Amino acid sequence: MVDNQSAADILNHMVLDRSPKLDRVFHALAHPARRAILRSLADREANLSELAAPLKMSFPAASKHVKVLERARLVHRRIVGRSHLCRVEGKALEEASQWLESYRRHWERNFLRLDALLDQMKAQERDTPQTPLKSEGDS
Amino acid sequence: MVDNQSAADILNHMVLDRSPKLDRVFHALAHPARRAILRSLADREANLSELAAPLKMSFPAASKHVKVLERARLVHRRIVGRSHLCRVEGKALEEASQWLESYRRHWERNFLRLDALLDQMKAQERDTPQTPLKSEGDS
DNA sequence: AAAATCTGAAACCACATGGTTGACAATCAA
DNA sequence: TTGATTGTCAACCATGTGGTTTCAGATTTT
Repeated sequence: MVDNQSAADILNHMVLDRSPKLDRVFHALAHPARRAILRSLADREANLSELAAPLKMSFPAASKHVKVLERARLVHRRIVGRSHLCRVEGKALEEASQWLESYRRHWERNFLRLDALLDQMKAQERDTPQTPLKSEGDS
Repeated sequence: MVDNQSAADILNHMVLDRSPKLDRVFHALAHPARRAILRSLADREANLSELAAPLKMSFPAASKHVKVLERARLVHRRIVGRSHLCRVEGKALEEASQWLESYRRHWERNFLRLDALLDQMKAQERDTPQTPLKSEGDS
């Protein structure tokens, strides 16, 4: 059941941090028009016309942006009559937020640790100035 | 000083939620290879070769990905000798995380409010099924 | 029934993105 | 000096993205 190809796929998957879900969410958030749409939907449902109106682009363009948000599961569409009502879907956003927050916290801990380490190294250098401590002259 | 063009630009800016910084950060996070690079840099500094090694792509391709992370201010590069040492830069990440978290919290509050509202509507609809309620609060 | 409205789909275009290869510069090690 | 390591740059290519216009379908309104 596990041939070479799929084994390579698994490795690739692991090392490459593949997550099509995160791909789609972050890509969706990377465009100002789509963030504007999310902002429009922050408080109330809205149909496509209402969403497209403030955007300075054609209707089909705005519609495509909404589709991108839908693919990322950031927006859900409910068709009632000829009106397509959109609302925010929180789950995907929460996952992206968790990914970001976990990394941020990890790096924050590291920064604290590194700062302490650097302080320690500087203090030690004042005592025994032997090794020139190469990381001093960065930007 | 404020002609029509720049006034339109300002409006566009406001309604479109423009933030090239967020554009760059989210776009940088939207590719699995770049998230993998960030993961490699989670604990230690690394030079480009070390970053490129686990990625299944050519060296220049990996180098481009690092450049994207640099443009987004997610990674900082320090050149020592022929080695380009990269480390994570926390500030841009923190801003993106704050943006996401603020929206997530806002929507979370709204979901609670909406859930209550929907329950209320369902109960009311069982009593008097009249209008399907298109959008009560139109701007 | 007829007209207006809301939306989707398709065709098209300009440009960005993600990948390759090959040549080249700089640095370190022998 | 020779050679290996590290990384950049330019050219090129395939595909994706973001925008337009045009046409057609479904739905509401008159």
